[in-house]
Amino acid sequence: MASEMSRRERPAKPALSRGGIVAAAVGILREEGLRKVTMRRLAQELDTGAASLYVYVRNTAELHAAILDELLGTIAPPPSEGDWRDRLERLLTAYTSMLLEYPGLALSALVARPSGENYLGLVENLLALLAEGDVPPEQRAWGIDLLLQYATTTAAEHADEEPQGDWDALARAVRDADETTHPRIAAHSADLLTGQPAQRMSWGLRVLITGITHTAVPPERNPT
Amino acid sequence: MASEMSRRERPAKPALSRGGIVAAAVGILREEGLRKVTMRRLAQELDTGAASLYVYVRNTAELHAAILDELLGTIAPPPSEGDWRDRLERLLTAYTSMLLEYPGLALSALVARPSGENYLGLVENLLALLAEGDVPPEQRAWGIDLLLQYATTTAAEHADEEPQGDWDALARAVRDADETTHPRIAAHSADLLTGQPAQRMSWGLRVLITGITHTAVPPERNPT
DNA sequence: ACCTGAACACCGTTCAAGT
DNA sequence: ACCTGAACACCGTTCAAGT
Repeated sequence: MASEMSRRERPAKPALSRGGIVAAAVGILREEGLRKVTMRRLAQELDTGAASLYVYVRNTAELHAAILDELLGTIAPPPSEGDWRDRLERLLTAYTSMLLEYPGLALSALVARPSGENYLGLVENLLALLAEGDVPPEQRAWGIDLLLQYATTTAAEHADEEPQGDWDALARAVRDADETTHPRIAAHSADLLTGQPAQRMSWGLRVLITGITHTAVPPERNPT
Repeated sequence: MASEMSRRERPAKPALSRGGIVAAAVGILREEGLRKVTMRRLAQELDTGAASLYVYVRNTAELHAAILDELLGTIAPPPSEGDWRDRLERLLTAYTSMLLEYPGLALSALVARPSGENYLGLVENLLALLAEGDVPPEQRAWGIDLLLQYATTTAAEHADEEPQGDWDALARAVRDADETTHPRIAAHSADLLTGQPAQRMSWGLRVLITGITHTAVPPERNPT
């Protein structure tokens, strides 16, 4: 009986599967950041060799895309009451917050566009909100691209692992800007450096919503 | 004499310097993309060992930032005639085009904010253009951040080394969207997929300019 | 101060061989 | 079909030793 229990206590080698691989990858991502989600590290976690993973995943890029797709399923559903602008802002903020929880993920989200069910769901919700605001159809389609791009990039910028050095250098450069060679920077130095991330993001989203609402797309739109 | 010539034909080892290192890095970037700009590859090009480079450059991230700073100096100066909106659009498009010439650079530009002379010059020019459009000062400062972020991200998205797979998958998913579960996507599928990159970018910039012009920043802007 | 070789601790991906 | 070990061709960074 004891031996039967110990046989079952920890299944020594659960069979590999795409789902299991992605789940393990999310685990490493959460604990150690995307940079550590490597084929070798993942294989180690799954008690196998890196080569075995290639049965389920084409390459590292596809693995990262699968992770993103998975996590898109965890973002809170859009609120159903309130002004459409506020709800749009809240949905995109939830998306950005999710990306910020996983160091490094946002940067990969910028390149590896997902195409899974959860991504489509997000696009669907965004289109519905813009429709509610009576934004013309063509502007809705191009607009959500802009909104998602902005939300993703904002997360990517804040997801830098050690942003200290870069930012300090930039802040110093702006503060010390020569009044004669860079008069505008000198005059604006305060505003260039102020604003909490959340304030900036909220303003950015309102800028986009206003712009999308008021800017017509070109009449001839050739296919890509 | 022949021996003297051959001694001089190719200076076997020019002394290392930060400038020489960055110049060689730009060469590799241009030929082979940023991914190949590694300490080891660069050392090989300079006929030395990778360890020697650490005298002039703190790490790979700083090297990439230095490259970007350098290339910012090559973008065309802003045109001095025409509507301020058009000139703004042209300056930002020149910036994006420069990033697109160097595969991989845009992605690093998103994270490694430069702080060199050329970056400050670009910011100065952007501030001047928004001032010409009578955009209120606080909106100018926050606005250029949005504009640069958009121009950089747009380049990063198009700089993917093999975007084929991802994009095809997304296009298929959008076209095949189920009309009952994703009615908005089904209805908008044409507009979601059309538009040449240049058209989209131009529209995006106009959206931002319009939005920045019409959206006030919050009255209390706490420091970061 | 600058430069070097060697070492440490990693990578992605492929492939022949096994089951 | 799936899994494996080993190999190939790389990485960034540190450090003791030399000049």
